Amino acid sequence: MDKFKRTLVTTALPYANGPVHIGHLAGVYVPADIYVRYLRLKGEEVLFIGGSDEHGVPITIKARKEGVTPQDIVDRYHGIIKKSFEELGISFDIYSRTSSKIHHETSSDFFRRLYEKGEFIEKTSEQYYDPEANQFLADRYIMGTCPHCKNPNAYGDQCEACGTSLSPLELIDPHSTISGAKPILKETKHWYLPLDKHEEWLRKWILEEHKEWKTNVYGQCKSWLDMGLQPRAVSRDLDWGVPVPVEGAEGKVLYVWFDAPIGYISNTKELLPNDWEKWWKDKDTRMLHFIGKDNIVFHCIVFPAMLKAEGSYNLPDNVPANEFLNLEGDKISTSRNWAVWLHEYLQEMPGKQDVLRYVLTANAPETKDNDFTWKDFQTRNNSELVAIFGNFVNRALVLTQKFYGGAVPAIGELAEIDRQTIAEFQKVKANMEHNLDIFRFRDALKEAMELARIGNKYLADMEPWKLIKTDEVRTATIMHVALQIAANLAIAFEPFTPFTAKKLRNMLSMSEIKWSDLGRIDLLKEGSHIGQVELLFEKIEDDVVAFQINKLEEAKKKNELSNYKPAEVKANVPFEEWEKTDIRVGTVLECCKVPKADKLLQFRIDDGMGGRTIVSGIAQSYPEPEKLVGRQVLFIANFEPRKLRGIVSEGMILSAVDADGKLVLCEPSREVKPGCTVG
RNA sequence: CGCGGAGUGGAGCAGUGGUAGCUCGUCGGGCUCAUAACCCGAAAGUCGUAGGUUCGAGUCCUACCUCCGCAACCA
Repeated sequence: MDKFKRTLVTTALPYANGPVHIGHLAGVYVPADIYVRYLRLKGEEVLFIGGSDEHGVPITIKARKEGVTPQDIVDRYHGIIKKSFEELGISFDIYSRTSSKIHHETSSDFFRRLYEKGEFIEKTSEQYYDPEANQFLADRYIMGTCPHCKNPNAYGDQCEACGTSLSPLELIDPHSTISGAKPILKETKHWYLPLDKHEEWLRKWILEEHKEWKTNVYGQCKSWLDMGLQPRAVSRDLDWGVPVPVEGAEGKVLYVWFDAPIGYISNTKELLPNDWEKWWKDKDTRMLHFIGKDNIVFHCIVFPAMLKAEGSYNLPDNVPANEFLNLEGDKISTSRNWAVWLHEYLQEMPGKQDVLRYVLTANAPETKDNDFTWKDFQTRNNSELVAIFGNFVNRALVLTQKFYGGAVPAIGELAEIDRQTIAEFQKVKANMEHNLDIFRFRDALKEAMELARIGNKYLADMEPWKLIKTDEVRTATIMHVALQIAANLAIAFEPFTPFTAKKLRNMLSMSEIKWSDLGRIDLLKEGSHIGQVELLFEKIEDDVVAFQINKLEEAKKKNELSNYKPAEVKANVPFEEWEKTDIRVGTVLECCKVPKADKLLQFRIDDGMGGRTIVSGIAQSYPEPEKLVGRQVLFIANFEPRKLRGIVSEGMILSAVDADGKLVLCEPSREVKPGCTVG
């Protein structure tokens, strides 16, 4: 690290189609902020870049759904995100956005330079085009019937009913979700970044020269490189984004993955119009990308390939990526509204920024996916922040007020036990540095906490409240040492809990702090006065936590209901057509899971005609298939037999699809003879 | 055989071939300055299962079992 003069830290650009939640924070922004604050405390030159990613198809879909413009959407969420980051103390030097003028210019220039250097290849392909709306259709804008499960509402990229991924060309009866028109195939030209040409140096650069990268990062890169890299389209047919700056590219924009990382560059430029290049091109600058695991490939392979193709930029020195944070046992999901939103947290838990920062760091998903629960949040606040950290500081300061009217007492001769205690807390600095330097913030935080534990033990062992009655000189020394430990806490916790650290500094009347002061025992001068003593943290009661848990469950329910709307009624069918379908009642004789298939159940049905086997994709709604034995079901009796997972299925069992996607078997309201017709 | 993770005391998590660890919880004791907080001690693990490599395996290899994520916007 000594070979670098300065550090550029970037954080993944949050996508501006929703607010930021605790998963984003734990994975990216809190660790990055800790690291940056640490470097600043050490007096190092550091630049911390963030911004919103505001292009791409999902934003246009959301805008269309709400009947507003994409710009309206990104303005709204950019505002919310920026404000909530500020309030949480994420200390960006700049937080900008990709819809800015300077970003459009920068990414445009970047594309043109690669274009002129011949770094792209051009390919023409056939894609669906909406003749009424006069535009090419992104996969998500096309719906049709799934060729596998016949779900009529499958998207162009995937069928949500059966889970298979699709190409728009596979859909039966495709239609545009914009106009409803039947799309036509039309030729379109796009530019591709030939990643395969970059494979060789990428292999060497990552696999040989960066073995120190975190194992999850290194492993995923290796897996991609071993599979072989493919050219990747850098443009799309869309009207929202940075226009492709080439003649004949009307109606095309840069693909969002191409323009988003350039946002790091644009934002640096915006902040430092005359000085930005040293942060990106000077070999003395170290670049770090803080991201989540879903972004590993882009930041380790794709973006470096772009930078290398351009020619004048540095490559990242490290890409510390975290895994994911789950919430109360379930994965966080924007669409299911299963999340703790930062802007709501800040409103509902005023003054508790540091509690969230602490909990997310103490339980950060550094090596594997971890779980956030409100119960754990409460425990960590009450048993660690309040009981260990807050309590130690409070004890030391209250005793100082009582004994000395708030003035730091004189230090006398140190006893052996004092020296031992001091030696022990002086180890904290080296331990913290070791962990911070390799991005292990969880362990670094634990070390910082160790300082408060040492302080508590010191007070318990020394018992100054007893000793004051017999030995005032000795008591003064003990309290002096205890106060120095408190002062050290103010430095050690600055990267993690900056609001609390500041409060503590104020109480101790400390002015400037430096990382290099950590471990010193002369941070507070004899006779200097401590300010008003207040509690650093407050207990969180059960009802606060219960409120949050309840809120989560409510939101989930509400979301399921509000999102539900009955599927569109299909085109009318003449009676003769309908009549061809033969629906019967059958009694379940046997039912079991199909091995190696998540969704399939195998039924043996008494159909009154000797029985038949039917395979049905309802396993996820009926986890205990044996309980279905004896129940009656409706089934289509005259489907062509079909092989599913090697089992011949002679028909289809009818189920209703509930709002939450759960399948519910249809059953006659009283038992009837197996084989009865339904009509 | 789609791809990738993960299985470690009651809970949540570390663990880098060399004596199984941390936080919380539980139990016992101490203290009473402190937000019923703090300090000391104890119990609690055949490290998913079965093989293998090794002087030595939680760690490396093989097979299997279980759970999760991804392949859909989303860190």
